[in-house]
Amino acid sequence: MTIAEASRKYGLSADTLRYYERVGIIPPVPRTAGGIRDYDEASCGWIELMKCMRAAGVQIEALVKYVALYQRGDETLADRKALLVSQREQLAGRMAEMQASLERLDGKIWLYEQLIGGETAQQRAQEGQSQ
Amino acid sequence: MTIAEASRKYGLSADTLRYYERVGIIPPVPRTAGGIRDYDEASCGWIELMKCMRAAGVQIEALVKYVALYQRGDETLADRKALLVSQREQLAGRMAEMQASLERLDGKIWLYEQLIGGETAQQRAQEGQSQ
DNA sequence: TCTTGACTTAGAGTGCACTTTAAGTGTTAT
DNA sequence: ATAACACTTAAAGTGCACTCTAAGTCAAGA
Repeated sequence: MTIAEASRKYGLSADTLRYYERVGIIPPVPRTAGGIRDYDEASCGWIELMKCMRAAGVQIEALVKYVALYQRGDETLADRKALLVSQREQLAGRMAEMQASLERLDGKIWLYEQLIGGETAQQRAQEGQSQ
Repeated sequence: MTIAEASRKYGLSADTLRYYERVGIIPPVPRTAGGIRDYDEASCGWIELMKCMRAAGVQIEALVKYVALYQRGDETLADRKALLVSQREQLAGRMAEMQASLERLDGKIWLYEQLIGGETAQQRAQEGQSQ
């Protein structure tokens, strides 16, 4: 699979795929005799994993560490697990924060629904909320 | 309340508070006779709201628009609500993506738990997953 | 054979959200 | 009165994660 095909398949630009490989969050991709990238299943798996982790806000640096550990082999299993657990916790924390914000947004939207369709200055004052 | 006090209270640097005011996601803060910021309850409310929205990943640009609409008064209620609804949807989308990543992380962590404490190459192969 | 288009690299540029710097003014404590 | 510190502004700098550019190579079709 060429870089253009992988790009289409995963919705990441060819630039981004080369960047991911260069920084090391995708291990070296096999090449054709001419030196052109030829993405195989393993490489595609890495792309998908990294797309997923990046979408969740996991930093490139953490992913670089994970891939480096992975490439060192089985002796790094415990370290890799610890890294994932740490990232999982950070992710859960961000999600909790976002949940609070979501609820706050919902509250404000509800308030706007009350205000629209017959709002008066008095009514707004009664609601006891501004912003 | 001075900028230093507000900074401590909300865990945002004085620089960030000034930046927020400059770009317009916090309306002009009242000043003392000497021109020094004197954060009142309304300003504090804005700080808290913006801290919350930024933590959820809402872009500065959207918040600038919201505050601008707010300052134009009651005629912008519908527009403000629409803006909030749009941001709410984007936030919910990001959270769904993150939930998927969280589940994927949990799956990998579970796998590492199986592998650690008696792993062999055969066992890893049987798990049918790499990375 | 020639052009088109996909690929390569190293390195520079971009956008976002701060963050720091420089130069200066005002306030508080001894 | 003077030091130390908090404040002001405009503008430059930073860090992250891409994103683009320039210069060049290579394979396939007219």
